[in-house]
Amino acid sequence: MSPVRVLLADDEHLIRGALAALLALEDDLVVVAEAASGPEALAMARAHRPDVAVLDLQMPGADGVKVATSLRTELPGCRTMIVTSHGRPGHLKRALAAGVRGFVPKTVSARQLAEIIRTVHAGNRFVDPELAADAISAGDSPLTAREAEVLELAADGAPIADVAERASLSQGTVRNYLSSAASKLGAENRHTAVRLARERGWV
Amino acid sequence: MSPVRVLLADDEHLIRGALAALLALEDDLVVVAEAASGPEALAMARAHRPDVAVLDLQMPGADGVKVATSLRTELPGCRTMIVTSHGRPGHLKRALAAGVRGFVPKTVSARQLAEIIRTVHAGNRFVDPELAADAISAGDSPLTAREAEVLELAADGAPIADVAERASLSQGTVRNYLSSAASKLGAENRHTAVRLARERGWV
DNA sequence: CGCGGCGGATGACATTTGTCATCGGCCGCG
DNA sequence: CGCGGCCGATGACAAATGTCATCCGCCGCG
Repeated sequence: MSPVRVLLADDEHLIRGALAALLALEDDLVVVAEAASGPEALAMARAHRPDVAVLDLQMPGADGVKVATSLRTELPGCRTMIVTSHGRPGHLKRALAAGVRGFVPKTVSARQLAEIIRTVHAGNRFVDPELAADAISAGDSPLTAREAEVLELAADGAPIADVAERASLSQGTVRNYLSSAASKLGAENRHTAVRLARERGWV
Repeated sequence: MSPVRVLLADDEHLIRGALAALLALEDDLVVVAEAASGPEALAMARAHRPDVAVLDLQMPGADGVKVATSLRTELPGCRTMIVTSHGRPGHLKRALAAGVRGFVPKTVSARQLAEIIRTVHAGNRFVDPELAADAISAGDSPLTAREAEVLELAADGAPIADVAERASLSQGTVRNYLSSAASKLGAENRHTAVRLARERGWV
């Protein structure tokens, strides 16, 4: 049986290289390409057409989920999976919606990762049980589209006037959205609301 | 010549294992212990007395700099170095003050890391040039002790009343400190001030 | 000693913000 | 069609926040 062709994308050279070395020990896996950024991952995927793309969630250029979304249409035969250090519930949801078939934290061992790559390659899915539980208990975002959008624009702590300008909205409207978002999240002000939404992966 | 005994501390199992495997390829290095948290790193160091401790900056329990500080007094013969994904200028300063002899981002390759471990073991220092440049250009924190302290308490976006209570200060005083901190940082409000201070590693 | 800087506080004031009621338009659904 | 929900806005009001001047005590330094 021919080996599974793997694409590895992670911006941390140290980890990527180390990972490649460890996966090379598995004789049914072969790392055919490596990338250090989102766009580079896409380019490498197009060039090498891997069976499985292992993507870090946080990368410069485009994050893992964005890359997975593009790959889904460009290379339908390529399975994608996400590896991440900070597993937030919302990210898992977004990833699954993007057609990602595996979602694991970096706390797994290399052997486990290899096994999961095989699982994904076989067409099955794998999601870290802990993350899955978090995602289920966290539930869906109660925020409407605009609420989330405005909250994101306010994420850097900018005054409402700035946010309103960037959103092309009235200041009053922005305040209303932020107020309702904060109350939905149980926050006392928009800043803690931003933090809470971040923790749940809703922004 | 006897090999360099290395302690590896990183909470991400995947990376730690991969790193251990890669370092094992260097025949003058031997990983004698691994740890997944700050306290565990200390315990392992006491038990195995490594020559060099390679510490991740962000770990549960106690961060890399705290561990390095403890090691400095407990095991003076053990050189310490920090490996990190997000290299912020202030962290570098704190690390050097704690007696850390190496500070590198995770974007280096395994070969480079091995070389740096040797450098550190030989008693020399190594700091990533890019990070060093950032640290120098960022300069020292303009904040007074209390300003930084109050800013940290306000970091979660809590209202001033809460911060004042936690700091055992008057609300007016808290507002004054936050105001002066924000103006020193060139921020329009305390929330962006917090963000800026974070980016520079001053909190 | 005198000066300056910091910690801590108060009061007054302007500004920003949060909150609420209300309005209109649009769209989907029973 | 009528209802409800979301989007967008306005106005008014209360509360939180930012800003400034001023005060006191302490400590280090020339």
